Amino acid sequence: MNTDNVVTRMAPSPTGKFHIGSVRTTLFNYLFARHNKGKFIIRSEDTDRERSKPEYEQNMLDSLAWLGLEYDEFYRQSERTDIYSTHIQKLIDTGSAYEAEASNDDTHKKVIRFKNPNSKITFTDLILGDIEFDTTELGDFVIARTIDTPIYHLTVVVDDGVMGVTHVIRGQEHINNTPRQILILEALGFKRPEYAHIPLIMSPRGGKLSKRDPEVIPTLEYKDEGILPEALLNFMAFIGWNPGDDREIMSKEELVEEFNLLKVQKGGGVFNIEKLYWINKQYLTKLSDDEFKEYLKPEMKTVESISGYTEEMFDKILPVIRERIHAFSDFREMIKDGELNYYFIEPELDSEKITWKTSTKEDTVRHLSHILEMLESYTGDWNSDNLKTLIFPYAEEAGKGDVLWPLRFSLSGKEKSPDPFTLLEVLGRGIALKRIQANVEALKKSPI
RNA sequence: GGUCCCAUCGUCUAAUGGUUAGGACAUCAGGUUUUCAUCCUGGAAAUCGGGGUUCGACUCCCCGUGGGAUCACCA
Repeated sequence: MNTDNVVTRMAPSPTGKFHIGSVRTTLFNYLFARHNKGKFIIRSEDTDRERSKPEYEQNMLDSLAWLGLEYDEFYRQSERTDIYSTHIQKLIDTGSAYEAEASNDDTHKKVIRFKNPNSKITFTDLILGDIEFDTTELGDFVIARTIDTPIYHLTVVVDDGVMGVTHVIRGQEHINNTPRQILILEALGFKRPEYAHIPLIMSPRGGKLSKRDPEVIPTLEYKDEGILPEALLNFMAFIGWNPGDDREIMSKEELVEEFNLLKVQKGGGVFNIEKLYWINKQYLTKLSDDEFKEYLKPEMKTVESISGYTEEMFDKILPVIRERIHAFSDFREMIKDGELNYYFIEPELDSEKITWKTSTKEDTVRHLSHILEMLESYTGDWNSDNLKTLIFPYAEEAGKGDVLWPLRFSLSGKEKSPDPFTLLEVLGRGIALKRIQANVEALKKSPI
């Protein structure tokens, strides 16, 4: 493999929102170019006037900007018609192409076909190895509708040739297109680039990942989901590639440094969304508190509308939140399930659930009253460590579940919540004591 | 169906002829402040099948089988 003056390109057609599969192809092209200090080109293949839309092109650009995959040059095929015409004419002049009657369809009277020499084409794929095709069955395939309306195979070959693309890195679904393109390229006298057909991303349900799969949401919707760009890049890079050691978390810079096209997997890889969320969690953990608050911003409106909300309290529970979320969906769920409410407003009393399964109501009243006394006479620093030291010996003696569950429940009113000591600290002395007191009172009055 | 590609735990993968086949996600069990989450420890879990080559095969060759891609005047 030659790695001098590397030029790679990503050539998407703007006929839909930029999705995850394209991200991976872009990433591999980007990584290979940057690793070799080469050039990375984006080429919008918008020759299909019917299906191409400017907003899709913009969506692609926005996606790349979000991901931080910067490119060196940008081209739009719809603006390069003259270049294609010149080359088509050249093919006609040299007898490599000819105008022919349309075969079955009569929407156009004539088309331009490539004169197939019916040769065998062999090429060495950087990932797959030697591949041989007999081009006879391809026939004289169409390369343009008219001299001004070229078709995919022609534009790709001309652009790659003119732009000096040295390495064509694309999905394996393009393998069958390669011999056709080599035929045109040879007729035009371009230097043959090196090919690297990267494995497809597969659906967990079988087959290649398609629009039908729930994983295939437009790239920017992952942003809306609270996936960090570095996490998505990290995850995508690891489908079909790995650094060869046990590292799982790698920054974009590290990926650039380590990326090796020759080590890319041959077989397709399944998109495992669970792992994406796990990786995202790892990146979330690295954020500073300020960065994390910034990250949470899109969801903060709902949080701020919780009755009793104060920023002061929110800052206190930030560590609790940080521990619990992998992406926005977790945060939204916390909000929806009321897991934030009890920090700001008193929970409803529930004298049924407050008693641990091995206890009686009387036990609970006794334990809670005892803790209340301990806390009331406690004058030290009100933090979870100290409070644990204060209460834990009693809990161990009387039964951890029997004591700790009611304590925690009286503070949060929830079956799921952080541990009692954290709750005591976060809520503060005044509120905590008031809640425990209220529960003791209620229990005493309740029947059974 | 033709052509082409691929094949290690459920998933992503490591092991460039010699390893008790390693790691991560997920899963299960135990522990941490008997809940939830986080974290820690441990377990279960794979070389598709059959032939070769070789002292020795996940690794090389052949044949099956399975999976996938592609067969447009779309890209």
